[in-house]
Amino acid sequence: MKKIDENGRYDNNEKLHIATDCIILGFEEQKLKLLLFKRKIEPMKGEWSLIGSSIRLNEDIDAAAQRILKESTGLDKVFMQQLKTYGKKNREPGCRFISIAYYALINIPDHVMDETKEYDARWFEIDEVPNLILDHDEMVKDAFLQLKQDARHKPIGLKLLPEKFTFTQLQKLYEAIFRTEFDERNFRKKVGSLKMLKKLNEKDKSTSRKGAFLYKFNMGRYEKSLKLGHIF
Amino acid sequence: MKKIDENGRYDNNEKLHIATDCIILGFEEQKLKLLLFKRKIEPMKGEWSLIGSSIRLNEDIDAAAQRILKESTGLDKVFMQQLKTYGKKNREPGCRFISIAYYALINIPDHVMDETKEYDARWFEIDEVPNLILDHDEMVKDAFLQLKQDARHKPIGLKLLPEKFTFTQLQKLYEAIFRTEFDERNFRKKVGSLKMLKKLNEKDKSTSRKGAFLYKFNMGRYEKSLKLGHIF
DNA sequence: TCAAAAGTGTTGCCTTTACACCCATGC
DNA sequence: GCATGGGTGTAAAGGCAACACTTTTGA
Repeated sequence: MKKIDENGRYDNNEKLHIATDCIILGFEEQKLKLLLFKRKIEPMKGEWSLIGSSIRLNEDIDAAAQRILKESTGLDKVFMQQLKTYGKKNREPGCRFISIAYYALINIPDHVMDETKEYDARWFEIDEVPNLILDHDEMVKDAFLQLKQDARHKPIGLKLLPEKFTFTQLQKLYEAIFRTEFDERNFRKKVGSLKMLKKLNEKDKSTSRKGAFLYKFNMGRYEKSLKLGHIF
Repeated sequence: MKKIDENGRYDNNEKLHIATDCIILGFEEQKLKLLLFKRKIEPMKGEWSLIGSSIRLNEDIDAAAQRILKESTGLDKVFMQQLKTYGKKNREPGCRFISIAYYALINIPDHVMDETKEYDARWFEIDEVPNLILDHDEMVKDAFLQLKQDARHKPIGLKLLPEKFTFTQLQKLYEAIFRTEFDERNFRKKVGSLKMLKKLNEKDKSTSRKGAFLYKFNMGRYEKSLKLGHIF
């Protein structure tokens, strides 16, 4: 039976390996996208997969995820959060690998990611994500569920939108995450009432002749008091 | 620097170990409780801690958690869910250990747990939980947060309550989880409207002369349609 | 007959939903 | 002057929060 060592090469150690995999989600052109990589090693070389690597002996697991992200994309100091650990005994053929999955959120146009070229990486719209190797499909599915969950009470727009954004962009982001459409008037009214946005005296004229006001996040305001209605 | 091997004994391997720890939460006498164990090995022998153990090479991580739970308490086929993985490089002194934490939910009176005697284990009410070793305090804190989260949309009562229960018991459970009190009339109205309970033709007369009707869970009904109000 | 827990309704307020038209501008 | 996306208000319905008294029955 084939084995893979800590650097991803073949090896015969009968041991338990541990790695992290990164689910990199981005927002661009009003669409949620996932960054995938062409696998560089056998088995399954050339197939689409998440990027991952073994954890080093003297490295925090969070740091390992950040390191892998940086090595493969150049992204640094980007929002990243532990998702879940995948550890079925046969999840990786020929070798026992436990993988701690992390997910990252970025606004795609904000970042230059030259490193992705050498990795043969590509952004996929969420409806066009191909089949992935191993249990990576499950990881991606879980990441989208988690994103929906986080979107309810955390300012994920801070990570996925540019610093200044229009109301329309914000709405498209939430529509992409929840895969639905919202009434524009109700959306503006609701978001407005949360007082989490600061209106700027600038307009983005790139999408209309009239121009749309730009907003920034204001923070705070993400906790609600404990009422029955918020529980069930 | 001292090392600990996969069986928890001292050892000099310079390697990365992986374990699971179990946060065992129970409900009894209208109180949420946590099962803690007196640590049997050095260092920190005799201090209160969660129960945990290394993961075996050919064992799913979920199975490892179930095994550890069974070995230490006798609990079998009990609800258990992955919580989070803890992997700071210095979380365990003298040895690199990554721990995948799981949390279990049980109705305490439903279970006989003889094995806990040989482990020197005790249930603690949530307000009386002592300081724990390593980062176990953090794990417990995270477990309670997760429980709150789960209580919003999952029928956790199924795990924490007996099969048949009274409205009062259900309310006390939610009050314990959310650490607050609810108006009794509003609680009955709200829970009633969810249609997740089936009223039985039996009464529990153990807590009042009048007797309280018993209920069972009906399942389903835990998903809500996607409206703005459910998002923010 | 009384103590102790079980059980029940109404009202005001606020939030959510549904729905359609005018505005500003560059071309 | 017209096409394009930006921006706005109102009414009806439903959900939530606040609030106090009656019922049952065993001792």
